[in-house]
Amino acid sequence: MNPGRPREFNTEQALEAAMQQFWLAGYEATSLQDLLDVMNLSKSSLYHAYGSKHELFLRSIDCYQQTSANELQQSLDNSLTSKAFMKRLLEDVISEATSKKKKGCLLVNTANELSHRDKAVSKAVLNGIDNVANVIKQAIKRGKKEAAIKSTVSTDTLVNYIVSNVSGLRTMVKSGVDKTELTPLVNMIMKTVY
Amino acid sequence: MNPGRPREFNTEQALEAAMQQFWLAGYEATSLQDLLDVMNLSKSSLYHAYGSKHELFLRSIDCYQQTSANELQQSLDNSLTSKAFMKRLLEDVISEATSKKKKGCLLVNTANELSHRDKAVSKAVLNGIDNVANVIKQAIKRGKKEAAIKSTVSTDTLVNYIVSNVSGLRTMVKSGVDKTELTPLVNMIMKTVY
DNA sequence: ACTATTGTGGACTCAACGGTCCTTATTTTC
DNA sequence: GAAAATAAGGACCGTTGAGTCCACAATAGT
Repeated sequence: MNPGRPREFNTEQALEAAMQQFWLAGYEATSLQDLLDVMNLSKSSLYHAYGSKHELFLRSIDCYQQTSANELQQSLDNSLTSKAFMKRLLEDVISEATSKKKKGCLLVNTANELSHRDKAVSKAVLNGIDNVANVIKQAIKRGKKEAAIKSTVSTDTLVNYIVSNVSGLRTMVKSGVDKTELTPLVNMIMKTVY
Repeated sequence: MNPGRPREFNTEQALEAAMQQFWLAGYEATSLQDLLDVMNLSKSSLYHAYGSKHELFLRSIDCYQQTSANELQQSLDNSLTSKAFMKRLLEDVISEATSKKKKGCLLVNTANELSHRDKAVSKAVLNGIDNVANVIKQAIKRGKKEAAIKSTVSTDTLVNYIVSNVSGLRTMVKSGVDKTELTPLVNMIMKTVY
């Protein structure tokens, strides 16, 4: 029923490699050759397994989004307080300012590069943002329950506030703004919520 | 001393057209042919006048940045209060959410697309952001003088806060987030400063 | 009018792109 | 072990990318 030569590569592992490449360079700037190199497979294998560069990209977004949301969830579960979680989140974002490779966030990058002219991509990004936002929503709810958040602003707006600020910080990091300027900014954002 | 055939096109006008194209589609996604079409000139004329696609892009960024900063300055000069100016600024950003073409801001777009792998571009973007930020700095200073801003946070941090939030809002607009979600966000941002 | 100088149009180059397809290899089922 | 099925390698394809070059056009100074 399902005979035939078995795959010589792990589809999940190869997808992960593709995702890393797209994350690093974006969609347009990543050539098929780049993908073949990092995924370590031949052109026909790639097309056989994933269909096209575009489909592979969509799957990469999904892969990123899932692991991202999972890591965030784990971080939240391991945090003592909502506030501690949020501080860690923001500081992780600006910590990239001192590193050489500023990959940012694949979802933010993609939103800026493609969302406005690729329906399928836009949908995948929005879905990813939604998943990530859900973890943040939990954190906000927890913060309200812990009475750490005194703000009367609605939970949803606070979530959007965090998402917006994370995106903004990411853009500034990518632009090359120095970390010393970003730290007071993080403090200010924290104070407006907690 | 300076004989020869005169140019049949206006270099500033053509540059403006190129800038609009880059603004709409980004650097990579704009082909030379696209540029020739919107600028209405032949390939040799373009290379003669601007050198290369890359140089033309750098000049486009500069063109954008100048007109942008000027418009912002004008808006500030025409505003009754610092607060009114800032509210207009933020609302202008999210007003794009209801329009079809979501061009965003060329500086933010470029920061996300190219800044991390193109030194010259990164420099041009940072310079542009700086010019725009300077207008915002004036607005913040004015807000402090008018005593509309009670925050003890330093002017520079407040400026970065606005820049970061504008970038964040722009990304959300581009992602396709609905305007009804963005309006409360703008209100919240305003309240954290004024 | 002639020359020097600059602008313009378009044919051309060459490399890279995403994608297809055909041959060959490897496995399972019967 | 033959047949069916799937994987892999790589030659191949048409298109498009940015950029070059050359012949021709238009101007200013002499």
